[in-house]
Order: sequence, then C-alpha cells, then structure tokens
Amino acid sequence: MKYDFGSIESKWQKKWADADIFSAKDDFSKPKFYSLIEFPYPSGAGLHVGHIKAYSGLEVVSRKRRMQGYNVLFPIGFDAFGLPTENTAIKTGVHPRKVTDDNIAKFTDQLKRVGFSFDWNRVIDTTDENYYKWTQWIFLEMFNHGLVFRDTALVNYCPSCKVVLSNEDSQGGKCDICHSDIIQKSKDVWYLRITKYADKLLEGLNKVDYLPNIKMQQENWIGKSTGAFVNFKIKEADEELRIYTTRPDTLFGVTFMVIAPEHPIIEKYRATIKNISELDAYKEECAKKTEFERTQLVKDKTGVKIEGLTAINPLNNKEIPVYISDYVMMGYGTGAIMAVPAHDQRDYEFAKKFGIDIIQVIKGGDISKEAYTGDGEMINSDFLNGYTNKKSSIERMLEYLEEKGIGEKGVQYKMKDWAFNRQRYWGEPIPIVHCPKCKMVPLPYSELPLKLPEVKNYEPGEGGESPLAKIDSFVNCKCPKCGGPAKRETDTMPQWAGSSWYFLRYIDPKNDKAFADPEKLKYWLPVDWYNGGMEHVTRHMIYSRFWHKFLYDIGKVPCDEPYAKRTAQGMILGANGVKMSKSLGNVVDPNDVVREYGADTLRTYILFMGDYGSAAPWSESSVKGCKRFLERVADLTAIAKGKGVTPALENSFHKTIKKVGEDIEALKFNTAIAAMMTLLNTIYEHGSLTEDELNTFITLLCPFAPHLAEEIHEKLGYSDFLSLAKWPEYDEKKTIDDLVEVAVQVCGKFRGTLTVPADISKEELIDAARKLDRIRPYIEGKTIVKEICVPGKLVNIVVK
RNA sequence: GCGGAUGUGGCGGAAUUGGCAGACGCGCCGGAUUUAGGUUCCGGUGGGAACACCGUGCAGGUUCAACUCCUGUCAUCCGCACCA
Repeated sequence: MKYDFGSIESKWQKKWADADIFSAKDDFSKPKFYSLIEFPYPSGAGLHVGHIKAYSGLEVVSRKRRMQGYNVLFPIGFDAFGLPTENTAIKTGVHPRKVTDDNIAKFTDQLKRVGFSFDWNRVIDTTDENYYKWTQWIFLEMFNHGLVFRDTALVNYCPSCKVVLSNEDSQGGKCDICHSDIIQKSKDVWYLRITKYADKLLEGLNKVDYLPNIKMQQENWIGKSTGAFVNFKIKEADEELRIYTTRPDTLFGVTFMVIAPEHPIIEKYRATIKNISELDAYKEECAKKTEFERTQLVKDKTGVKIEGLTAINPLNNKEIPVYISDYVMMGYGTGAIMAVPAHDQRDYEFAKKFGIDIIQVIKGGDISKEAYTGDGEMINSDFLNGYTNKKSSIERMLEYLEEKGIGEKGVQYKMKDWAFNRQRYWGEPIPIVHCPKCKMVPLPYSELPLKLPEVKNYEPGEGGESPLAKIDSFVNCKCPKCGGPAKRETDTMPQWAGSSWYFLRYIDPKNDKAFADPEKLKYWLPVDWYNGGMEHVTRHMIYSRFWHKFLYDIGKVPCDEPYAKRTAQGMILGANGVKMSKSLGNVVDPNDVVREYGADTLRTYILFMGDYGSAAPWSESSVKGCKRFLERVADLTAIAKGKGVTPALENSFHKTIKKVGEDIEALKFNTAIAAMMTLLNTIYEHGSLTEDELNTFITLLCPFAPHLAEEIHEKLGYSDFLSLAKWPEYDEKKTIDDLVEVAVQVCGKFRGTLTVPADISKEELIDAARKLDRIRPYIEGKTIVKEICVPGKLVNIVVK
C-alpha cells in the first residue's frame, strides 16, 4: 500500500471529528479513566515539539484504555491569562482577547493535525468569563473562610518600566524586559494562607502515586523542620527576643545572636540603641543589594553589632551580644537566631570575622578549623552533660524549656504564603471592594463574574499600578455592605490561579450553577493519571493541591487529593544536545515535521527517541527511520493473505502483545515500539502473515500511529473505527518459547550456547552442557566444584 | 553548599529478582536494483589479525556470576539556594 500520509491523516481526522468518537460520556455505569495533561499557554510562537511529547504519553495510554473499554476523559484547554499576551497587546495595540483567541485557534488547529484523541467538546479557556467566574468564586470562598489576607511586603520593582515583577521575571537582579536594575519596594500584597495547609500537603503525599523525585521536590518545597522557639530576655528593656532553632540541644553554646536587618525590634528601640546611625547605614546597604549580589556573596558575612541591646541566655543568665546581618532573613522563623558558632558553619564564619567566643558543647571535630555539626557527647552544658545522642538531648532540652516557660517546641516551613496579586491587566480581577467604612469587602457571589473592563492601553500605571486603576468606571463603585462610595481592588490574580482548579472544570465545563456538578465530580475524580513537566511539580501542583484540599474541606469535592498518579516527561533538546531556543536556531517546528513526514511519524518518533522521562536530542535521520518503519507496516498489506493464525508467528505475536501492553502502562514507549519493529522484522523474515494478524498488528500500533492503523484497518475490509476496537489479548502460555537458548559458562566465562526444550530438567541441562564440544576442553581433567543452573537462562560450571 | 538524578559502541538508547552487555533505531561499510543520485532490498557493524583477550566514567570490594549490590572517587545535568 502506498503510504500517502497527508491524505490518510486528514481523512481520519475528519472521520473521528464527524463521528465524535473521543468525547467522554457521563455514563456512570462504566469504569472511568481520567487522564490529564498540563494545558498549554497559547503563546504566539505556536505549538512546540515539547508539547507533543508531553501529550503523546497519556495520548497513547488513553487510546489504549479506550480500547480496553474504559470511559476515558482526556481533555484539553488553554491556560490563557498571562504576561506574554499582555506584552503583545502593549506592543501591537491588539486587544489581548483577540491575541488569545487567535493563538487558541492556531493551537487547536495544530493539535488536531497531530491527531490527539482529546475531547474537543470540553475545551476550556481560563480567560473566558464563564470560567474565571468560578476562579473568582473559589477566591471568595477562601476569603470568606479566612484564607486570604493582606500585608505589606517587599516586591521586585523595575523603576524604568514602573512595574512590579515576579521573581521569575527579575532573575539576576535585572528587569527581564528592559534589563535595568531591580529595586525592592514595599507594597500591599494579597496573600493566600497556603501555609495553613502545609501539613496536609505533606501528609497527602503518603497516599498518592507520584514518581519518587516528584514527591521529594514537593517535600523540599514545603520544607518542614521541627525545632524550638526560645525567648531571650533583653537586658536593657522589658523585652524578649524570640528565636527559632532546630538545635535547642546546643543552647549552652550560644555566644551571640543575630537578627535580620528588617527586624522590628530595631525600630522599637531606636532611642535605646547607641549606634542607630550605623545600623541604619547597614540596613540601607542591604536594601540596595540586588538579589543577585545577595546570593553571590554567600561566603562573606557582613553585619553590625547592636550597641545598647544585650540578650540574656535564659539557661545560665550569661549576657550575649546581638548583631544585625543579612544572612538572617525576616521571612523565615522569627527573623532572629541564636548563634552557636561551634556547631553551625555560618555562625562559625561570622564569629571568626567578628572575634566572638566559640564554645564547644558537643565533643568531636576540630573547632579550630570549622564548626562541628555531627553527633557526640554533650559538654559544657550543665544538665545535658553526658548525653551522647542528639535526639535525646533535644528532647531533654525541650522538656526543660517548657517546664521553665522559656520556650516551646515549634515547627517551621520553607514554604511561604502565596502572594496572590499582580499589577496587570490580563488576569482575573480580584473580586474585592475597598470601603472607607467597612474596609475589605468581598463581592457578593451574585455579582460574579467581575469582568475585565475595556481599557485603551495596557501599560501599567505610575508606581507600578495595574492598568485597571486608570479606569474610573471600574474603580469607583458602591460598597456591597454599606452602600457607600467605595473603590474596587485593581490588581489581578497571578497566572497560577486559573490552572489551580482547571481539572475540575473539565468534568462539567458548561455548568453555570456550580463549578461542576457534584455527581459528576464524584464519578470522575480523582484524576487517575496526570503527566507534565518537572518544572510544574512544585508551584502549580502544590497550588492546585492546596485549592483542591480547601474545596474538599468545605465539602465541594469528594476526595482530598486531586491527582492519584503523577509522572513527568523529559525535555526534547535541539539536535546539538542543548535546550531548543530561537537564539540558537535549533528549534524544531512540529508543523514542519507533520508536513514532511506526517503526524504518525512525528508521534512515533517522539516516543521512540528514548526514555520518556529523560531529555533526548532531536535527530532528523531518526525521524526518517520511524517513517521507514511505518512504510514497512503499510507494505504488509501486500503480503497479508487469508484468515487465522500463522503457526510460525503465533509465539511472536503473543509476546509482542504482552510487551507492548505492559510497556505502555510503564511509559516505556521506546521499547514498546522496538518490540513492534522486532515483530515486523520477524514477519518479513517469514514472508507472509494473515489478514487477521495484520489487523492485530495495527491494533497494537493504533495508539502510536492511529491514522495509518485506521487506514489499513479499512483496507482490510472493516467498517468500524479501529480506535474503538478491542485491545488484543495474549495467552501467557503462548508467550513462552518451546525451545530456549541457554548460555553456558565455565567459571563465569561465557563459552557457548545450547538450545534446549524449555521444560528440560536441571540435570539434563547440566549434562547437555558438559557434553558440548565448546565446553569439554575447559572441563576435561578438572574437578567440578559447583554447577549452577538457572532454568531457561544459563548453566555455569565451576572447575578447579 | 544542600537535595535529586545520570554516566553503556560513532549517535539515541536496550538489558525482569545480579544470569549471553549492546535489543530496536540512526549512522557507517559492502552488495543488488537504477543511466546516475535518491528510494528500496540483502549482508555486515563494540574494540581486536583472533574461537585468545579486553570492554558499561574511574579505583577497589562482595559473588560461581556485577551495567545491576557495597565503599571510595571523578564528571555532567536539574532543582533549591545563607531555611537557623
């Protein structure tokens, strides 16, 4: 058969669409399978081969499950709010709505050309007001449940663009847009209290099936640590300095304390502090440091001693000096630490530089060279002296602290509350009103969606205000509570908002009474399998698990974890082995590949390139190899004759059915395809096969190269869709060879092979091995010490 | 610095519980078809003159047997970055 992929592919794409065969039915009697891929951001650059890889994995799994009789939900949508679209709008003057719609149309067309079996009836767009209505609704629920608060914080601000930037947009301390230096600016920030869910997010990991490295990254991101809060009295005032430590056992080794430059105690005791101007100068210096400098100067500790505030060690009433230094940050713990230079390297470096005492309290290491962080016998520690185990000395110390009321057990997380506003146009408006009398007032649910107003230009306002702040008709409103004049919040939500619950909307995308119908949620949730990139396993996944857990707590979803299973695909690199980028000119456009080789070849190649989870470079000649494979499959039509089973091929078929099925479930697509290639080679060696066997072959191939498979299926005289046909089954007995080749070793060295019946006894096998011409010279005249026999694998004769 | 991974032919990569290292594909070499190139088909392809021997980053170890397990070490990639 001539492999005219162009016409074959458009023909079957049309047939599938006309018959609407991939839409999920809300038929609760069938077993369901909800497979989810990360919906794309519809950028102007169009689809990337990376998208194809990200979707092809679960595409194959979904197609197989469908053929196995599952009710499959494999949806697609667009995460369309975001900065690039807004920047395009600023540059070109084209409305972001139009830019978004154009890009979505382009993506849709490209995705359809690849032949993905998405359910196109459930497409969602996060910028659609019928979608963001519910994003706002969830925000209000959180607000009304006390999970939203407002605080001032330092943000990255570009004085040239007059824009507040996210950390991602200000890497290296430079503005991503104009490359000028970023400064830190104090601003009102909306926060979501995600830290309240830190423990739940951590515990939830015990009951989900995520790849181990994904779990690990989430654990690290949450960053739970246990330790103690301890209060140190200040000599000169009626004040306590509260610190957090994971090593309360070393409290007797404290020789100084350090507080963050922004610590409020400095402002409170300006009058008491003798060297306040020196401290102010240091603070200013720190504020000027860009993030880049801060991270670069890790080794060199700076700081200033506070004259006029002295701390007292609550255990032995020793007076200890207090310093400010930017190696302590306000954002973690209490912004103040007790420094134990003998047993903490950072404190050690600081003490060396400032000539502060170092008191060893744990035996071990060489304190003259560096801090000792290991375990050992406690010394110089009063009631802890003689303890040899870190855990028990910590426990004893905690007991003591609580008994005396000077401290208590505590827990800290690296994870911070989620800064939830952006000074941008193209995002969900935050549905809050600022009333002079009633303060922050949530919009009533009946007023949702709070739509984005029309603006003339999308440039941010003076001082980094949102473009919405310029629209008086939007800003000025009545307070929903007291009816008095009020002003709307003009910031919008971050891009992460829409993607934090999209998997719920797919379940019931057109519902206007609720974000989704509870019965449907009950049937479809949780997502059975979620695949995406490693770059999203921390932020996006943590955020969405948080939202889901919140919705569970208020009774809106039936399960407390959204994703039962999570895997990740590796990147596709350029042909030169580095990340694809426009500037390097190594970007591969999937359109070009589809045009030149066909969608089936593209899909097959991307899954054949290597291990699905690892990065692999693009290779044009390997693409051709996959095309050749499909052409050779098409040519099978010429040698397929008759019905039934070819005895010489039966075993190979059963083995391949088994292997392909198992490999798909394990995301080992490369070896699944290799197995089909091997079978193809076997068929050509044999010279013929039956039409039934050809149909079985293309059924296995269907998830990978569905267009060609359907075409051959039709050529064989079938009128149904192969995509909906039954997945082939294998007979375990028929996967076993009658004859097996066994390796024969002498003293562990491979010396030859032996072909024997699979069910041969050990004795017979060893006997046959000894008699081999290739073996005899090695064992003649020697004493046989040991004979090892692994049935079906090898015989090893050990001689002396 | 911490955490996680990964090192296998010329290349991408295979290898169940430790059991014939290099499946499958690319590339390359030779041959056939072709006026020629391309395509297609057949054969070969870790190194090595070799049925010896050597080969899975490097150095050791355990074992009848190690890509696989253990100890040390080097390199690369990714994530977090002064987290007290």
